[in-house]
Amino acid sequence: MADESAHRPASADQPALKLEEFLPYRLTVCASLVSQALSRIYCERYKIGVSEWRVLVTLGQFDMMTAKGIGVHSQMHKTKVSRAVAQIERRKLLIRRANRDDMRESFLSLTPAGREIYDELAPIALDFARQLIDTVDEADRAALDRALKKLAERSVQLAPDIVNSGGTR
Amino acid sequence: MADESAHRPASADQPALKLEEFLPYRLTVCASLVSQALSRIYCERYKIGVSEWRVLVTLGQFDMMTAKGIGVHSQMHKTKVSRAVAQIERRKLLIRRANRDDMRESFLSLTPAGREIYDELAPIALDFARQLIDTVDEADRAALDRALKKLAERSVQLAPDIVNSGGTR
DNA sequence: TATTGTTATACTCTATAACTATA
DNA sequence: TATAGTTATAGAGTATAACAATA
Repeated sequence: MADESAHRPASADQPALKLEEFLPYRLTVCASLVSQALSRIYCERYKIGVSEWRVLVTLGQFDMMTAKGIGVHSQMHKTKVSRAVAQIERRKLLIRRANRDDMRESFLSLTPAGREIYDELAPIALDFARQLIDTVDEADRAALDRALKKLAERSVQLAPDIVNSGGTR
Repeated sequence: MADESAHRPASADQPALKLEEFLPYRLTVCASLVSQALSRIYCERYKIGVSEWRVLVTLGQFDMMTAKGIGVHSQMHKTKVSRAVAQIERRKLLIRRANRDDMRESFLSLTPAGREIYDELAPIALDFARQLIDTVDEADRAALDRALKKLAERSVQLAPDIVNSGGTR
């Protein structure tokens, strides 16, 4: 019987919806800010987009991988991977080598030039992430880690058929 | 002198860059999954996009506001607000009332029909957020809250001129 | 028939600037 | 001159489907 206002009946057990406290909104804003700040580093310096960045990092991490493998690991649709790979190949940062056991796919890996850029970029990216996480209280870091895992997991449960496009399909 | 491999010199104090552990990547993937799962609810049911959703929620929260105010509160660029407002107005979910003290702007508010949709949507959205946060250990929730604040803050410091477009400019 | 990868296409979003009208 | 808001436009990114080659 203690309505807060006439037009917004927000029942006793239901708190009001405040955008600035709404978790999906906060996650989006936070991720967007972080992502923008990071792309400053690689976009301006190496003229690559998010997809190319992910291909580069995945190949730097695994040395040799198929396009499909890159897609799975970096949560990107095969068409996006295909185009990103093509772009990076044009710039001679990666090479393809046929897989004789399955001629549909090929193994991709960084060229020395690609490896050079990766070796230059990786420490900068790690440093960026370090600067971010350093502002989070040390006691909170593991909690953040767990929370991100749970939230992603739960979203998929709540909408089972969503495409896990990782924001860059 | 204990290199892990010949080609990836990952110096002793610098851990390797793993995409799946890289915070900006994880944030993007998580936010994208959450966002997609949520839009299932309002996109399919009410045929509105993220910007329209934010306008609706902001007006539901504040009753009356200018376009500029909506932009500030929901982190959207004025052009995006303008178009979202126009779309929602076309559907007669909001009305404009001139501000006689400053004829450049006008006060926006929900019509009864708009309020009806809001009253229907808000509890669903809150319930969605509840279902998400419920999977996060209770002890971790405050930490997540603090972490998101710090991360957003730090990103802006690291790239001072980024536009806080909240993922939907 | 199914899978890997590419290409085409239509569509939506995004960024920017230019503009109107008010102040 | 500056601000609120609108409109135009070019470019980027997106989803889908269709396709070729191989399995």
